[in-house]
Amino acid sequence: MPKNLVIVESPAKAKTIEGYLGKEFKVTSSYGHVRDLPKGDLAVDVENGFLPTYEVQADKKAVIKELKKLVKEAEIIYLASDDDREGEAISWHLKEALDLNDSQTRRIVFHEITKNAIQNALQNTRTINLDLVNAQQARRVLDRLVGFEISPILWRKIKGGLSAGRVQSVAVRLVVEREREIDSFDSRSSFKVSAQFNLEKGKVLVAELPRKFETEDQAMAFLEECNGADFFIKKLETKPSKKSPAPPFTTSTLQQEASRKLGFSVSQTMTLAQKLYESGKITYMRTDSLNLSEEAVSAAASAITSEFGSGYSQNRKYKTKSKSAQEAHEAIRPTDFRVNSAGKEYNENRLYDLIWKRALASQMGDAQIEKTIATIGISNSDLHFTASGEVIKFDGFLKVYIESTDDEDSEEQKGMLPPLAEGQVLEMKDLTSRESFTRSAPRYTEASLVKKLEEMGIGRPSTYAPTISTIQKRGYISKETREGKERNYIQFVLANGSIKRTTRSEITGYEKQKLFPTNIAMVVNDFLVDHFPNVVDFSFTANVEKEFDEIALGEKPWDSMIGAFYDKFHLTVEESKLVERSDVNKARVLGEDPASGKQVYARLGKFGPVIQIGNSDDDDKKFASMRQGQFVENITIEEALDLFQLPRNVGVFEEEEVVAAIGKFGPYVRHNGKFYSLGKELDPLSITIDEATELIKMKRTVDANMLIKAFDGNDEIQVLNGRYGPYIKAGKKNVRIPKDQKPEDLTLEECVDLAEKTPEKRGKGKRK
DNA sequence: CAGTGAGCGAGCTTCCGCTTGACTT
Repeated sequence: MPKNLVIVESPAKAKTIEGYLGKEFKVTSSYGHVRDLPKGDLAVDVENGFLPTYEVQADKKAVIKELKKLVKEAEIIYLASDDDREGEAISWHLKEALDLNDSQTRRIVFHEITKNAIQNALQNTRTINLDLVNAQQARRVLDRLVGFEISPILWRKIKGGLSAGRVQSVAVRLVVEREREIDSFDSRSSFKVSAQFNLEKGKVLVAELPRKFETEDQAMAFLEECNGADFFIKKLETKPSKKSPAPPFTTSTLQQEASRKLGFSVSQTMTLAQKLYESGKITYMRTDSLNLSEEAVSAAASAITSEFGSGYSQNRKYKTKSKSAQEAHEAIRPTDFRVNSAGKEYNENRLYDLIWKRALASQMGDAQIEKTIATIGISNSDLHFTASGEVIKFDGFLKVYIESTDDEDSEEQKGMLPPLAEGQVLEMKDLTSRESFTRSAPRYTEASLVKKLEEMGIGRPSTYAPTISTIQKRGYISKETREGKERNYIQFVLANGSIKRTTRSEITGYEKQKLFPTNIAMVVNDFLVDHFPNVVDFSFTANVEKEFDEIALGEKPWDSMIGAFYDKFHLTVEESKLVERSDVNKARVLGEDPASGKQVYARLGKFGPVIQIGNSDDDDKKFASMRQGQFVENITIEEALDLFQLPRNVGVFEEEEVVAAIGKFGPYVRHNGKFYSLGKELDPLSITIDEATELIKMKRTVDANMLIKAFDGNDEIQVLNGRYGPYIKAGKKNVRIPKDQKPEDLTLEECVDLAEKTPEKRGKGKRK
């Protein structure tokens, strides 16, 4: 019977550590926190030193029961939760919940799961640091007070079920402010010039003018200057440069790279990483640390040496720049560098590959690069073109890994320049001046929002993914892909002694999986910024973190820190309760409806953003829901009035009305109770009855192709070919055909029978 | 894939940070 019990936070970790220790040790886990403030109640006594009431969470009752049993059998209990604020609190809660006394309890910490580190930790036990525990209690109580005092105000003033908090409200604010920045962005155009010169053997040298022209006239004037000018290599320089590898992954950088390179959402990345961790392929995936254990560094070195040769190995240590990092774990790395595949699950493997490459590259040499820049003079202008190229002299870490960037303008890989000589005269092939436009800051992706939050020290590795999903669940933010719009640009081409001006078009503003705020988010954000500027201030977290640090050092009592915050905070809570609902969600007057002479309003209604024609006391007032992507704060009266043209009676086909409208899934026409989606080329506002009729007929033939079998006298039941194979359509029910039945042989009776045996769709069960 | 939008009022919602499965299709 082992006489030592070690309790860590994660079961996967427990399993590994148990392998390192002898028979005298039993290693088990607490599955994270075991006690917390109860869910349904503030549970903080604000009158009494902010005394919190904790309870064992419902899902941890069994864990505590099991732990109690193990404690009884053990002599010494090692509390081995993480070495950070939350970990210290977990140890303390465990000690309280398990009724441990000081003589049987030891606190141990380690920052990597290696045999050495664990054995070392067991030699260096200490007691629980209550100052650190108190810093955690301050953090916990502050978050509870902020969340549970502000959220109910939102329920009353705006809408039920809404929420506010130190982290999520800042995340929403960032997205709202970015959207407004984009809306008010004034795009300027300018003209850049590029040139092509003919070289020997049909080769072409591409060069760019380093400056841009602000106007069309200036660009034109420059091209005219160049017409007939002589071009020559004025200067040829080569410069050595180098590139260094990126550090190994933390949670947030993993989320960013997996998003850019693999297209994963942050929660998808975390689910896959969890699986890799549980199967022992990678180290812990919720970390802010860049450190690698000594064992890992030397394992990487030998893997690199055996794979690429010793010249590629370079021992590196990385230091985090983040002030908020707690570094309780290692960076994310493979547990065994010799393993370069994680098994057969496709996406797990892709993520593992990314982690493996990044960690390995972080211990490899710099890439040595030689840059060549050719400066090209123009006989009758002071300006000059430049052409640049790169030669990789030594690839170093580039052999395995190239980091991607968020920057959409990032330069593509440069090739080598062809052989050139100073003084060489160049023959101009053509010059192109193309209008380009300045771009606003981009909308956030899930991963770039995480990056921003991390930079501001807001949130923790374990909460990035849940925060992103919370703000979507609350209806503040939606992740959408939106089509771009066509935009014209001007282009001049100088070739063969003459300049041609053309107007061309390009698609701009295409957004893939980007975060858009909703109207609710804007109203909530403005309310919070107005009434709780302190809490949604971008540096609020950083400021309170400083105070938590002082508490952790024993320099400040936690209840007085919370007291000082709460006194002011609670006053603003009380003040904000006095604000009228109608002041929070103001209707915007767009103007007058030319048809009726009534006022047109935009506001957030009971069912979402709405346009209203006529005052509230008008019995004939009309409403129309706003469409996706339209905002109360900037919709124009033209756009608003357009909404009233739908639904629109298009005409009559087969004695039934054809109606055009825009639904949840886009524009459609409805006929005889059926919906027909409109293609991009058809507009519900202008579609004619002929076009609609054609569409209906066409969709019917598509349906006819899917039809396997129909029954005379019962048009409720059909056998069809679906996306997932043949199925029976019985009214609104779709029924799978059993494998042993041939769909074309089914009788009506068999179909009815199968349909009746199939239970009603239960839909998505509500989760607790 | 509708059009809806009054007012009353009961009873619900909510935070952040640690952990895994339990749910669906």
